Amino acid sequence: MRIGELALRTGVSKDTLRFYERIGLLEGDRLPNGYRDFPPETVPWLRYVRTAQTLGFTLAEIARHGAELKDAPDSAQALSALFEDKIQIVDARMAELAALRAELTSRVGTGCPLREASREPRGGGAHRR
Amino acid sequence: MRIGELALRTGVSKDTLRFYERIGLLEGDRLPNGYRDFPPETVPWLRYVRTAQTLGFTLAEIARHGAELKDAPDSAQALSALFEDKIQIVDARMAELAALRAELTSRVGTGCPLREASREPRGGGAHRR
DNA sequence: CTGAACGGCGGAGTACGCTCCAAGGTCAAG
DNA sequence: CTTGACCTTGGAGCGTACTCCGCCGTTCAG
Repeated sequence: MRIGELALRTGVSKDTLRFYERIGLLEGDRLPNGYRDFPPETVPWLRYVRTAQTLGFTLAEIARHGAELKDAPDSAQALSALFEDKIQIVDARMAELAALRAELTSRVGTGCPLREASREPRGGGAHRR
Repeated sequence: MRIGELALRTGVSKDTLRFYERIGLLEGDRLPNGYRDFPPETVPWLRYVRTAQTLGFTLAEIARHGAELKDAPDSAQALSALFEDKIQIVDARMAELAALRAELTSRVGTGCPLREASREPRGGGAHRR
């Protein structure tokens, strides 16, 4: 698959795809004429990249994890360990979110603006976390 | 509270605090000598900023939400609406995380590397989502 | 009064993640 | 053979979020 089709199928711009290749997030074979040629697996891989990105992973981290996956091609244990690491990170982030959500929920209906300089003499602070 | 103490109490560097003030994320009164003077509420506010940031909100968004909070000082409804908006965003992000977690979990123990160019003839693809 | 610790300011620099541009090569259709 | 869609490269530029720097003023202890 050439770069234009990949861009269309993933919604990732051609420039960005070239950028991803430069930083090692993507690897392209080349056609005899020099054009990039991406395998079909690139499409789900990019979906994964986008998801991981919105979850706060940097492109460098994502690339590194991808590389680790390639380096341990048939060791199911290594893969599982990697996934479990990621799951732990995800769980931690979910806990953070839950905490923020709870904090927000607890404020719905109350009048505490989190901020507000010197209007009240420091009364009921509900700032756990 | 002067900038140094605030930096110590929050773990946010003085430079960053000055930067936050420049972009309107923080507002400092000034002492007669020109030094910044932050109210104690700044400490929880910065905690909140850090949390919101790790959840993917930009500083501009956080500043804007903070400003909205100040603009509706005693309208509990406005506050609640704002919080509920945030909660929705948080819920959406949690759902994304849950999806990624499920995807990762489903791969623990399997040998599907997400990537991997042309090693198998495209057999069992478990790529929903 | 001097020195150290603190603060202020403006501006440059950095890392990340793109995004755009110019100049040019490739290739199929007309 | 030309046109147009597609591709290549290198490099510049941009927004976000800092981070560092130099040079200066302020405050306080000794």
